[in-house]
Amino acid sequence: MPKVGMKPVRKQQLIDATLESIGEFGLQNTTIVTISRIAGLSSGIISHYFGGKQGLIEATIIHLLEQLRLALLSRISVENLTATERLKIIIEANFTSFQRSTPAIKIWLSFWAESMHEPKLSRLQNINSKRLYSNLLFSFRQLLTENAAKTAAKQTAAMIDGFWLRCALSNKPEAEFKQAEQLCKSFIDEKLSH
Amino acid sequence: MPKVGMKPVRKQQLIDATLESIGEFGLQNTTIVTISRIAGLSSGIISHYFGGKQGLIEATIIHLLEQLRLALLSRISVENLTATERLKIIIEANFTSFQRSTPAIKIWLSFWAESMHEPKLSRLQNINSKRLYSNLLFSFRQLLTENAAKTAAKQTAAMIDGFWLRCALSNKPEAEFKQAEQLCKSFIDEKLSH
Amino acid sequence: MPKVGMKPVRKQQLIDATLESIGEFGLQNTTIVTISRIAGLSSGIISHYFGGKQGLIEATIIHLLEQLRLALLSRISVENLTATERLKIIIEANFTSFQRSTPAIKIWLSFWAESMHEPKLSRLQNINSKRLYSNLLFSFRQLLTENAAKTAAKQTAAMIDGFWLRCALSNKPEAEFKQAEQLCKSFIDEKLSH
Amino acid sequence: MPKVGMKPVRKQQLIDATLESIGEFGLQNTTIVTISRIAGLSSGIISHYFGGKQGLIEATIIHLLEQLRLALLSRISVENLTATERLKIIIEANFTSFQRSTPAIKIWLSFWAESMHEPKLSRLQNINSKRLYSNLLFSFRQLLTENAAKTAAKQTAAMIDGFWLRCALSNKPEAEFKQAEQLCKSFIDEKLSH
DNA sequence: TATGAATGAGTGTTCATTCAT
DNA sequence: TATGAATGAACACTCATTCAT
Repeated sequence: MPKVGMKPVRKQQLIDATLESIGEFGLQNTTIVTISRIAGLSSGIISHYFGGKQGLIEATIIHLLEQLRLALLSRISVENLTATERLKIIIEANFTSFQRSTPAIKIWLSFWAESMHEPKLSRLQNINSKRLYSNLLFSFRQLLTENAAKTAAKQTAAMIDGFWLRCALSNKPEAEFKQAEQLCKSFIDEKLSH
Repeated sequence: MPKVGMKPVRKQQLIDATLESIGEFGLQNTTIVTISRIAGLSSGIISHYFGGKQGLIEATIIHLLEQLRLALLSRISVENLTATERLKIIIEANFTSFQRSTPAIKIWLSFWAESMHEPKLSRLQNINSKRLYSNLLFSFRQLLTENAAKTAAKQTAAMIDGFWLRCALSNKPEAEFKQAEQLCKSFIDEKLSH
Repeated sequence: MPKVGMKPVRKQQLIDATLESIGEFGLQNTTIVTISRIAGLSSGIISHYFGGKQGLIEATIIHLLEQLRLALLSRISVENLTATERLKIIIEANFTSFQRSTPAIKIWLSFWAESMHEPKLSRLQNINSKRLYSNLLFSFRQLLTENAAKTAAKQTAAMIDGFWLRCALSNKPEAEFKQAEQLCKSFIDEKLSH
Repeated sequence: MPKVGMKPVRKQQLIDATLESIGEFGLQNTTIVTISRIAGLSSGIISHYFGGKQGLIEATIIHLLEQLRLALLSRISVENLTATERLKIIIEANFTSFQRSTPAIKIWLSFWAESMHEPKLSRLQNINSKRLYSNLLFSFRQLLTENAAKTAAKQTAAMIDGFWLRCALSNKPEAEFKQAEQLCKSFIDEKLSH
């Protein structure tokens, strides 16, 4: 019994199922069948709503990027934050439990690998990468000279991504992630204490 | 052409072809046919020498890791290096032109993604990750207190990996890599100037 | 052509095609392609319905065994048969035109060869072998002492299988099969006339 | 160091290795590599001496048939045997420990399956089949009328082959083979006691 | 709107054969 | 005489896509 206005519901349903499938089987072993089975829908529906598997994967990555963007937005929209507080919040937004979850880790790593060959994904990746830098730079500028701010922003961005990567690939991610967040914050403190 | 002692020659030939194929098509689109065509050999030879495609991929990754290890080893075996010089050299070894090459980038990214599902690759990844940390820690210990050394080593490792990642994924990797190396070294100077 | 409820239709279609292919090319030279071409379907459908080639072969063997079982069942369900009549009918069921057909012969011979390495097939073979013995024993018991019945049942089972085998492998199977059936029946008459 | 006159030695070596490989892996999983490894020789030697794998398989089958022929010949060449004794000896020759061995069983079953498609093997099979019948007929003729002898020979041949087959495929071949031999002999006694 | 039966190109793997040494 | 490196056709299998319903 076809219902109208199912589009957004179905799309989200399929994106969630994709994340779940990737979390369980990895992107490599995620097929249209594993996704549609998890979603409790037929395999044909994926082509119907996303034009194909690739479309769904891209939508899932966009969802992931969006989550990251919103995580920061919701935290930063609080009023009267000092620049230092903002910097700490940016770090926290990159280490939320969602970003540390197995599906997110697997899809991030696959996303990077894929983005080398998919211009569309590469563009998304670049936007995301620059956003982190811009956000950091915005706050550092209020605390340091222009050149020092740029350097600090680049180093902090690298340290955040680097820690995320090293923790994601480590044996005991949870403990490592926790410490990583602290070490990133310490780095900022050091930078500013000069 | 049945000559004896071809084993190491053919193996290296195939590993080189694998790197080339991954550089051109990506790991996802690298098949036994693309590799064997680049190597100028038949497809059957891969199973003959590596037991299958997966075996060749793993051998290629091990080759990559070994290159990284040797890059450091050859630089560090110079006598009479100060601890600070050693730290700088560790950074340089992670940004050699080989590690910055497109094939290396593509295989590193794919390697990380795959290591989430292949215990064998995961183990290799862990060894590699810890080696960087250990090397950094060894030198920092000669310059800082134990706790400060640990913190510095962890931050530096993250910054190296993070910069490598951000540069690898950027639009203009070459310029970025160059600057990244400098920023890593600056970070060490700052750390030690405290 | 996506109709619902095609499963049993397609499965039978593929089993029939398998028998035809084995009849023409032999099990050894029967591939997924020869089967699917005969069935007028794609090769992928085999994995879809039977999980793979082996699954289809097994299903075909089960079909063969089932045919044998049904051939006896349909003949024996007639009322008021004497024990002697039942014995003759058991023989006839083992020499039906289906069991004497080239595809059936080829698959039986291959089945035996395969059952040495496939536990699943071995089990089926054993069940089938014992069924013939049990059926014979049941009727012989009504005519002979326990020990004599057991001996007769074993000898008759061996003679049936042996004649079937010798006829199947002979130059002119049809004539031989016909005579074989008679000789089996004569054997029973002799046994009972003692 | 090539030696001259190695031909017969190598050929027998390879036939023995083939039997061993089939005994362990089955004909289906017996490759040129498994055979040559067991023989301790290179794979190329097979083509050299037998023209290819098929040639070696055929030679192995001929060896098997020859063993059967010789088993009978050596037993029957004793002087002053009665016709009845000869019949019993024919039975025994078909149930020697060699014929009951796993490699022999596997290769016999495979031989039958293959002979449906290889005219050469089919011819060998026919010769072998007729030899058993002729041998039995020769002795029965001395004890029964022509027609009765023919019937008895055919039935006995079928029973021997049938018992061999049923025993070969059974769960506990050894015990079954032993009883089978007895039941074949009993059959002859019954035949002659009429 | 939603299904899932059916397709078939593409993949990794196996293995008998070849042949320079 | 004997090797074993190398080949490449043949194979079973996977899976994104299509489309009649």
